[in-house]
Amino acid sequence: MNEHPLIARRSLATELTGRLRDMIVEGTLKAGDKISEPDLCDLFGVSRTPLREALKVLAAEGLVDLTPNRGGRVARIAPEAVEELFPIMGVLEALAGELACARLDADDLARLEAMHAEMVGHWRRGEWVPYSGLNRRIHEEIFRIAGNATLAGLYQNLMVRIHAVRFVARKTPERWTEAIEDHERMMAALRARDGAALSGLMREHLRHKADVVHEALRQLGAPEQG
Amino acid sequence: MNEHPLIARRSLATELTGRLRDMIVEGTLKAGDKISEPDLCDLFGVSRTPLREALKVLAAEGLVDLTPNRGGRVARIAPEAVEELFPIMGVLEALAGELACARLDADDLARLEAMHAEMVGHWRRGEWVPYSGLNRRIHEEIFRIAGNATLAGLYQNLMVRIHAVRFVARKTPERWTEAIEDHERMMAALRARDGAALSGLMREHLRHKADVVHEALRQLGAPEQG
DNA sequence: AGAATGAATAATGAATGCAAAATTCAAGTC
DNA sequence: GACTTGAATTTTGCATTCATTATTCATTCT
Repeated sequence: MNEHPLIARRSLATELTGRLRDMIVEGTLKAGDKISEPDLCDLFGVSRTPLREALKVLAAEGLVDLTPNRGGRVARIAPEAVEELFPIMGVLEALAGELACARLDADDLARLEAMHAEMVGHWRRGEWVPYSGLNRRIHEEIFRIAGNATLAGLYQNLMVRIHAVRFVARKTPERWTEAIEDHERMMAALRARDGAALSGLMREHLRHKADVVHEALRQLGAPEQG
Repeated sequence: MNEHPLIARRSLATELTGRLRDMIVEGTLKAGDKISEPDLCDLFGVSRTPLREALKVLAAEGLVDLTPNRGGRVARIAPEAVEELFPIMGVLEALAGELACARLDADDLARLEAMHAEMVGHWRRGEWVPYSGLNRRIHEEIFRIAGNATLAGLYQNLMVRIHAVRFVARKTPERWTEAIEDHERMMAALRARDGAALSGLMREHLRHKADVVHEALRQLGAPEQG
């Protein structure tokens, strides 16, 4: 019955939370940047009240560091934090794979096969950007199939926290091939509806991803102060 | 050098976030309760600005539902949400067990043995409250030994979300025995430093816990409106 | 009487104002 | 010349104020 999708009114604070999160994830606001309330108020044409509410939320999400009486900075991702995050994301992906296997239907599999094939194509042609996009979408699709919104949300939140490493984590050709092989094996497990296998593979896949990021971060050294 | 533990000044908003979270977890604010900003301002003697910042954070944590222009309510835990949360908590506990096994030293094991023995004592004497406390502390100790602060924080957050079920989830004697048996097996795995085994056991333990809660929730029916 | 309408009241969303704290920067000291 | 000291400025934290939206309640109409 409810065809009319009830008018979504958002508060300024909610709107700002989303906008700022995007700016951080997309790199408009870089890790370590000072967050100037007056400047952002000017930028968005709002007062400090809703802006501060948004910052508090982002701080709770771990995207912003707020120090009392000293204002905020975009959270800087420390190598240690990456080392802590990836094992967690590994088990969450593993769980998603397990659940997805149990609920997978023919349509789901067909869609994943298509996305996978397209992604492999991009890999063959060395097209990094579309490859990355498809890769992300495949993982999102698995979470969708898993049918656990809380799990998906949690994963999304952790994913956002490591936004900063997106830019450093350019794969070497060997690592890229490794990732493709991981995905091939994952597809095989999906076709076989082998939840335990997929679970293990996804965890391993994340472990590889962690290695890539970790190498990149170590290579950069520890950029302590911006 | 930094022996002096730098003076912790907290903002009112931060303070309020903690207080309100406690009130929700402890049941002073019950699931479904309307949150009146004026009343809470009176109660704490603060203005609405920091209170609203705190509410926004709690909303982000999933403890409070905020509806634009209509104020907030303490989040009500739906059986479906429990069904979504427990598998997640299961894999997080499993990971904690695995990590803890790898880092466990003699002191850690001794401490866990002592806590376990004390908990079993409470079980034998049917002392539910101290049993529960010790049970919680054992799980916390495993997370501490695991040495992954992000993991511990995440688990804590999920734990808080299911605050409401704490009160409904009184175990039957059979379930209680089952829980003790789970813990016995977990201790055995710890002594053997068998991370894989502990991991599996902890996940199963959480599955049992989920069963208990789920039975209780279904029994209560779905209290839709407060 | 029961539903519907509209005024009165209360709550929320956001801007402004103000005091306290931090930062900046210039002057002074060693 | 580098380090300290302290005033001027900026920024932050919080209270207050104002506008908008909900809610309540009395009144009217069927």
